[in-house]
Amino acid sequence: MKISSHCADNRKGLADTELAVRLAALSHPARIEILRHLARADSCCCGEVVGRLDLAQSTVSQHLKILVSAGLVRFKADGQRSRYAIDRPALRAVAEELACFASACCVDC
Amino acid sequence: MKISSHCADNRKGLADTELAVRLAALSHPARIEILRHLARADSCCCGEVVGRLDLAQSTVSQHLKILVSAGLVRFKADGQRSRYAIDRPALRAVAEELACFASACCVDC
DNA sequence: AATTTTCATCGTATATCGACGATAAACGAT
DNA sequence: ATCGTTTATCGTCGATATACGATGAAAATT
Repeated sequence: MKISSHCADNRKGLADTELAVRLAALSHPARIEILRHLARADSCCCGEVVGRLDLAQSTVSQHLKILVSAGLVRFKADGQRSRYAIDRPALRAVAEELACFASACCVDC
Repeated sequence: MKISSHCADNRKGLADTELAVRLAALSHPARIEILRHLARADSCCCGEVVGRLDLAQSTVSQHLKILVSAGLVRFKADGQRSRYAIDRPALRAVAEELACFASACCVDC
């Protein structure tokens, strides 16, 4: 397997910005905790998350929105609830992107 | 190999905060670009980085400081220059931490 | 000693983040 | 229709982040 074959398209400019955005979404303790919780429960409504986080409902809603817009969490309306589910492939993708960057495998692509 | 054996101590609270801090250092395009450049050159002085980034010298200096304080870059005075070098093991460690988190390997530790 | 080079720091301006309470909107139940 | 529940959004605030130019400090050069 060629090293570059598992490296995302990395013609710069855009790539760095997008990676940065995704890592930014992950760079807050509350959002990490939310993801951890979603990983356990597979799917949660906002209220469930609020019940665990010692943060106001509006704040949790904001964090969830950030995670959704970063593509790490999926949203689905469910009656008066909102179901949030972790997007495992997306999370893995970010981790792989960072791993690729870290091992300097993308030096020449 | 037990799954938990390569998972960092994760008794919560602190762990999430620390991961968040490291990811925050990585979540800026300029800093990603700086790391990429350091990875190629192995060691750079501030001016070299400034020459490539289209940012003011003071701004670059700030970003370098953030990377150093996050432990991702090492600093060494060298005459009137400042040598900055990427800390590959540290970078790998962050990537592994995120990978561990992503694969939900730390659910029960 | 004076000058130049290199870099860090200071001060400042602006933008974004993270938190909250209050409110609105949507839905289910009565 | 009304009420309670659930969630999103708005407005606001303090704090932090990001950028810059100007200044200062240290080392090399003249």
